[in-house]
Amino acid sequence: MQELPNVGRQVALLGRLWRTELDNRLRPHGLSQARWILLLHLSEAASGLAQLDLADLAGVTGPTLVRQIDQLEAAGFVQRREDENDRRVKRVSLTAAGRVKLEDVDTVASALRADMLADSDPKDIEAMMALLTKLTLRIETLSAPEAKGAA
Amino acid sequence: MQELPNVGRQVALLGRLWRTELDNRLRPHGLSQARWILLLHLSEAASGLAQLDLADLAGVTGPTLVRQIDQLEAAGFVQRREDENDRRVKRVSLTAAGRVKLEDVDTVASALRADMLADSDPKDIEAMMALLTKLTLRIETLSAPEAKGAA
DNA sequence: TGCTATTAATTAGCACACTAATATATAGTC
DNA sequence: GACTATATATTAGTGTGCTAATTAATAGCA
Repeated sequence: MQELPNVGRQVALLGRLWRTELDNRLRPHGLSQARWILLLHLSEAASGLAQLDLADLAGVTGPTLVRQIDQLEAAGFVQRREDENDRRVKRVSLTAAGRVKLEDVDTVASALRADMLADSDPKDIEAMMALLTKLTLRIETLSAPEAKGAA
Repeated sequence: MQELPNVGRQVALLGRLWRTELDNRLRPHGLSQARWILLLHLSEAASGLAQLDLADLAGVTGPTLVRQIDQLEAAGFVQRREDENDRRVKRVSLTAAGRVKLEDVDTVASALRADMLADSDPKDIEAMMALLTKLTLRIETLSAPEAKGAA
């Protein structure tokens, strides 16, 4: 027994602080962390994304995504189009206005990132990111609907 | 310009996954991550804590704490007592039932921790914790009401 | 003493995450 | 083709964070 540190708690706390701070900085721009991250993923996607694919990228559930897209669509930053081949799926993509907005706001997120990481060693940061990513994958498998293999 | 990694996003994501998983595991016990962490801090405190002090320890705001304490009090796990010297403050402390409950669920939180960290190097984990703590302090100063010194 | 500022707890209201349940469409199988 | 599975988006409802505003008590100072 080696007394593992309470990593989860520290991560959850920092994540919340980061989110709150970014929300505060984005508020004057009419965005939030949750909606900004969606615009970001959409801008990186080649073409329109199915909603569940976007939810996966952003790490949220379907229902959570639906309402964010509702708001982004109402604000004119994204649009929903019906998929031609599968009438269940709707493809979401950035509008021109959304693209402009994203560029506008990009500096805000970058500034916070720079503020937060200012006096930390890039090598340490990289090492932390690697472990964070590993733990993320691990906990995703923990909570995933257990694969067919068992039982 | 060195392309800083999006640490905040990764941290926020992992924190959310950890919280959700722990909530799921605690649910059968009638607790949540938010309420468990409060019991934990109360158990570590020598005597009753003022609510704002407890909020600080848990990293939440006053209003957030109030409702959690309401629920914990209703469940019989904690009690509020009026401070003798300052009639504004209420001191919160664990009840006997709360102490029992905390011991009961302690294994749940530990198990998740072990599951998550199972195949990671303790040295890497320690290094990550150190940096996470550093970044937490840093972002707290960023969002803190700026000290009187300036202006 | 009386006025102002601060502090602790609370209430009100909002944002965003989750799970569970529903409607519609597709896929697989007899 | 009809029946059952599964998949996508959605709605409904809950939990837990936040900020802003309110109430009551204390502290500091003229």
